[in-house]
Amino acid sequence: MARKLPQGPLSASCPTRLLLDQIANKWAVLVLMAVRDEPVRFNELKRTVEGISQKVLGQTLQQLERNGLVERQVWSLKPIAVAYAITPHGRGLAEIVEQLRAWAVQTLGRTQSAQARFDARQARPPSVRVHRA
Amino acid sequence: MARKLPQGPLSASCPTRLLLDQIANKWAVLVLMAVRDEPVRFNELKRTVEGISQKVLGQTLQQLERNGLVERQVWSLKPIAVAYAITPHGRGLAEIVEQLRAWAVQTLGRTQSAQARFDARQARPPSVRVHRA
DNA sequence: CTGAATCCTTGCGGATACTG
DNA sequence: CAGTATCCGCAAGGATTCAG
Repeated sequence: MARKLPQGPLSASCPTRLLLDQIANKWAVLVLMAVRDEPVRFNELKRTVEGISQKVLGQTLQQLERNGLVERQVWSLKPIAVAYAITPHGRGLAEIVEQLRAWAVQTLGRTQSAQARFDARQARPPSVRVHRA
Repeated sequence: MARKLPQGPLSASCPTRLLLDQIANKWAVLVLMAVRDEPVRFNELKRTVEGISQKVLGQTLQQLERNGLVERQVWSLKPIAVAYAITPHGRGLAEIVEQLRAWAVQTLGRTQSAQARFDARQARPPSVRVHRA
């Protein structure tokens, strides 16, 4: 026997899938990295990440908090103040993401030349893909 | 002056953004890992990843090839045969992704308990997020 | 077998408005 | 300030068809 696995190798049961469902979107990663060094307030976070909407930021923070990657800290001041801090758990993930970032920087040139080569070979006329002709 | 930077810290100019635009979707990562060990044919890949549509698989492969992460190999047999192999460049990325996978496995229990705690605290009554409808 | 092209549905995510 | 709720456009992506 030995092959008890119901699905194929990369089915939903693979923990990689579970992980990817959590952090496979850039916003989650960016927010995680944004709170990596110190607790950050909501609006400051919104300004830092820059480009994220407040709705998505809220969703992302809830998701990150649910997964135990960030922690929500509340100070009941006159105007309520909330900050989000990375957890030890989240820090572990952030370190790996940091490696990804380092790799991206390090291989940036290679990536760009590969893209240029591919685009030239395919002779794509416009800069990018103009979905609708 | 001196602040020539148009945007903030995590703007689009950050290489992290460039990386995330490439691999922030689970399909790209899954396909990359699927071809990590050996060249894989198209339909075999479609079966391996399991859940991916042929359209998205094609798009993902083109994207990965464009970024120099995988290489397209063609054998002009009677019925055409094509296989996709990981490149040295892609292997570097795959190794980091492998760390992610290891981290996910290693911290799986912690993640689940964190989620359970969060869900209990929020007292989400019905089936929380039912991934599919 | 390996794709490209079309259609069409889903839901992500942006903008806006409202509450505490 | 810190969110939640609503509306809605648009693009990702699933199913299907056609081509090499």
